Amino acid sequence: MYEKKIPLRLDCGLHLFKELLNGKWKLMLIYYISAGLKRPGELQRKIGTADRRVLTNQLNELVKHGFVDKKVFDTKIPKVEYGLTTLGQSLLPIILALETWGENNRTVLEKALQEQVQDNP
Amino acid sequence: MYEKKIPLRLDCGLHLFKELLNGKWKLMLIYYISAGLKRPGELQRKIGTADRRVLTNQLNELVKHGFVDKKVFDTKIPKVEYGLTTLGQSLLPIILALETWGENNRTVLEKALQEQVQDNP
DNA sequence: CAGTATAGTGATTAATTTATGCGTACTTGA
DNA sequence: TCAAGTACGCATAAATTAATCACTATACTG
Repeated sequence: MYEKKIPLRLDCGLHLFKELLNGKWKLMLIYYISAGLKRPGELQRKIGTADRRVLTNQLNELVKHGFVDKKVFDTKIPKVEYGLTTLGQSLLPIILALETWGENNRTVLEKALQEQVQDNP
Repeated sequence: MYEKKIPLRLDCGLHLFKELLNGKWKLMLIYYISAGLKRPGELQRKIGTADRRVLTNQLNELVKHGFVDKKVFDTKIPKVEYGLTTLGQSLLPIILALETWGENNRTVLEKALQEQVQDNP
C-alpha cells in the first residue's frame, strides 16, 4: 500500500474526518450499506460507473479503519456481507446532512461547477 | 487551471459537496472566516503549515464557486478582506458537525489512522 | 462445455491535488 | 537603504488518489 510522505494533520476534527473518509466513494458506500445493500456485487451494480477494484479498495479501507465490518461466508460460492460498525453508524447523520445540503442547493452548485468549465474552453 | 478529464458525478448531493469542497483547507478556511479572520495574512498565520499559495488557490476557488466573497481595498498598502456568502454560511452547521464528530471520536480515529502506519513499517 | 456469476489480487498507469521555486510591486519603519 | 510586511501569480515538481490491465478460483445454468 501507499506510504504517506507528508505528515498527517490531526489537530482538528475536520482533518481527522478528511484523512479517513476522503475516498471518492466512501460516504456513498456507507450510505448504501446502511440502506441494506450488503453484498459487494450489489454495491458495485448500484454505483455502476465505479470500477469494481476501486470499490473493493475503498471498502477494505473502511473495514481497516473500523467503519464497516465484513463477514466472509465459507460457502462454495464466495459470499461476503458488509455491515456498519457503531463508528460507521455515527456518520449517518452527517452523510444525510451533506446529501440534503447538496440537493437543497443543487441549482446553485451546478452553476458553480460550470464556472470551472467556462474558465477552460 | 487544471482541466478535468473524467466527467464529474453530479447525481447526488454527496458528490456535489465533494466536487466543490474537497480541497484540503477549504472547510477550515470557511470556518476561520466565519470566526472573524478576514485578512489573507491572518488566515495564513493561523493555519501555519499550509503554504501561502495553496491557501490563495483554495480561497480563489471558494470565491469562484460562491462560498466566499472578497473585497479588495484600493489603498496604498494592499488590503483584502474575505467574508462568507449565504451559500458559505449554509455550510457552517455541517462544518461544526464534522468537527464535533471528529473530536468526539478522536481516540478511535487516531488509532484507526495508526493502522495505516503499522501496515507499512 | 461455454457462459455467467461469486469474489478477489498485484502491478502499473493515469488523473488529480498539493507543494514549491522564483518572480512582481508597493509601503513602512529602523 | 535594507528588512519586513502587504498581496498576487505562473510554471513546475511532488505527492496522492483513482482507474485499469491482466490475472486466479469455484460453481451454477443450460
